[in-house]
Amino acid sequence: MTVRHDAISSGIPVHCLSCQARRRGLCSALDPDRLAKLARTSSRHRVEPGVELIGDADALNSYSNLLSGVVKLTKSLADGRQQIVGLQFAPDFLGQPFEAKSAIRAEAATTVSICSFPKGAIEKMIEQSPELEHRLLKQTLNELDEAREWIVTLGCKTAPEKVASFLLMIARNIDSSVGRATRSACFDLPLTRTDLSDFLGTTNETVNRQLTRLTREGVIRIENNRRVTVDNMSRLEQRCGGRPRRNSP
Amino acid sequence: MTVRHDAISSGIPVHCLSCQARRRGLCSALDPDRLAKLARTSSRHRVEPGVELIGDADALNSYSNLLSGVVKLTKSLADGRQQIVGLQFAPDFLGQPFEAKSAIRAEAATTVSICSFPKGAIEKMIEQSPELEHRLLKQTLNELDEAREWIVTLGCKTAPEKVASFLLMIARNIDSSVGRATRSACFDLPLTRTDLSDFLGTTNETVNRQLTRLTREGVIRIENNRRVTVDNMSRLEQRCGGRPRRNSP
DNA sequence: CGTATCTTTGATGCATCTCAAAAATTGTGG
DNA sequence: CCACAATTTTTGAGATGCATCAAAGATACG
Repeated sequence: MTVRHDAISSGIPVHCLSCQARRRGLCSALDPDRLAKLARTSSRHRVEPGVELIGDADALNSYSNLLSGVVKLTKSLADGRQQIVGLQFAPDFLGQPFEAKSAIRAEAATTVSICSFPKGAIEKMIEQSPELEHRLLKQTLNELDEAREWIVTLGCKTAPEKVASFLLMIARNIDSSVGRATRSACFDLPLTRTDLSDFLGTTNETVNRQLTRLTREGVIRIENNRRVTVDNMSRLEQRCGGRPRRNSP
Repeated sequence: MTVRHDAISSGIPVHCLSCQARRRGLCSALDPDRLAKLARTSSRHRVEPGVELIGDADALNSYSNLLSGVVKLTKSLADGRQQIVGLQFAPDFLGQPFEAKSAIRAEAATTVSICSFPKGAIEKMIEQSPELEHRLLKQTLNELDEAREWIVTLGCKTAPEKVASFLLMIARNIDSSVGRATRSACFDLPLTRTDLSDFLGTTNETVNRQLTRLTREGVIRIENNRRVTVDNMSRLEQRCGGRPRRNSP
């Protein structure tokens, strides 16, 4: 009771008190009033790996905040080839604001928990508060930046460099202890080898060979096929490509 | 006089009367008052191919509308490999709204004309009118969509498919007569073969071989190394990949 | 405990890169 | 307008990184 009362007096809904999205996500753009209003329409869900969150199947009627886990965004060609075009981590916002024209599919890569809102509620709130749209613009610019970074990886880098770049990217997004100057990292791969190859534009065999190579050379350790430890981050960074070669002009 | 008077009475600045950006670009989000205010701070420029518009060199202090020509956005690795991560066409808005963290370079690919504004003027106007930010969000979502489309091309497609996809994309953006169901198109390539390879993640030799192949097979014609004619668009589309193969299950 | 899925490893082939040099185009100054 | 240099495009021959195919371990799952 006391707790609840405190929560109300501070103006922040109970569910939101310890929520990432409130601190660093979309909800950080809302004042307590609006937050409370929105929270009343929200519901939390747990989603198992492989389940589709946004897709061609159903015209989605809700938006969500991603609270934990990893979501993969994929596109595919009519003949079956597919490509992962992005990954989302907490506290990203999920959902196509104004119906992107092109088809995209969002699927839980790991077990995921989300906080969902009816589409209308969000849209109405966006109209009312420019803050929210501003926050959305910022996330979109960020995603654009990441997409372009990945274009560089796909277009310029070799298979070994691609795999190293992926590990580094994951380490930075998943192991929350990884700051700028961290030496080591440890995390569970959110993707299977095949997913990885769909992300890197190669094959699962190639991905695997590069992973075993990195292991053999002591850059990473892998346990249970999933858990990855990077003892020395800078050695991993060196393998991401881009270092000017010693024997260059 | 009469003309000018008409322009004023309709509330639209003379410079803007026939401007693409006013009709379909960022300025379409402005009411006549604000448009007039912004127009007073604007200046038009002509930029020659190869000139840097946004870069690591100088911290840019202006934003622009692209009125004609093509701008290429590039990123590069420290060892010199580079990748074109996007192209911009009229009436796109040029400039990083909130300082993307990662370095990007914008360079005129063709002769370009732009309408520039002091950074401060735009930023102030964005604060005041949500419309403008909304328009910006829409463009950004669009660019994100295109970036992801290109990720698919880079990650999934073969060299022949990449080249065909590029030609199709250019045809749709440059030849304004190309609608949904147009049969033919004609345009000047805005990029050199090497630029093209930096865009497609291949080499200029490979790009060239695919272009000559398309020519040999009658899908396109090339004059003066630059001017491309596509007589039958659907034949080009067939080469972009994704068609399910006849002999598939 | 057996079936399905995922991962690992090996052998082979091909698409594309690399290197090299000729041909075409563009730009420059006399 | 022409000769010359610089750049871009085109073509060829050879090397190679990665895909493909195949099959044997692991691991998850009912």
